[in-house]
Amino acid sequence: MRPFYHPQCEDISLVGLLYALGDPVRLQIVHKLAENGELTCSDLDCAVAKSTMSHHFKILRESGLVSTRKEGTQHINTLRIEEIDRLYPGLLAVVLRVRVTSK
Amino acid sequence: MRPFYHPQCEDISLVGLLYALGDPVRLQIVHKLAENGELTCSDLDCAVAKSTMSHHFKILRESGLVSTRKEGTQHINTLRIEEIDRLYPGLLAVVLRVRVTSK
DNA sequence: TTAATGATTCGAGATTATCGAAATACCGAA
DNA sequence: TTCGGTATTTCGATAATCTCGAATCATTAA
Repeated sequence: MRPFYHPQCEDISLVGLLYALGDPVRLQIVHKLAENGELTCSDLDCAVAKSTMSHHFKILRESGLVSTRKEGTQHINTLRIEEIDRLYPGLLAVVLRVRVTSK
Repeated sequence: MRPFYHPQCEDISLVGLLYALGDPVRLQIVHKLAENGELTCSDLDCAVAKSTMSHHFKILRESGLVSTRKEGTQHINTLRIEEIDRLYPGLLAVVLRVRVTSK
């Protein structure tokens, strides 16, 4: 399995973040990450296949929004809050202010 | 030609706005709209086909970000700043704070 | 009416998303 | 060490979306 790619701050673009956030499943993931601090793929029971969830986490990770570390058999995801707040202050505040419906 | 669809405020979703903003061409359009107040399709010389620009404006319009009115032979686009600011305060500020490169 | 301009719509090819199945990685028990 | 079991990714195929050029529509001017 290939190692995860996590972009450095200078490679985190606004349009990439907006793209990553512009999907209902991924936006919900970001909300739950903000609530819970960290999550594994299987912590959220979305109505999508596991392989699709893996794909969503990959997009979140490669946009710079999410950091993934391996811990035993599971992958733990966290929001890169400090970095995103420093790069694009207010973005996460706006996104997290609005509650996401289950749909 | 079909009339334009402009969603009402209650139908403007955050994820829809983020999706619309998550494309480099559309983000650039939004920036130029914020600078100039209003624009036609042909005011911006992007490196994409006219039909693609029309498609981008449609997505911006149907997300609720942009309002389009016909004036003679051309279509004039404006940002729905007041409504977006009221619905999702801070969103446009964050997006417009960052300058978009020509790419 | 005809031509010219600005923009949308159509149809085809290219990119991207989603799914289920198979493969990978890790842990614990036999 | 080997065998399951769990968590996640990767693969291959189908479906949806994006992009382009050509054709069409709407408007104005000659």
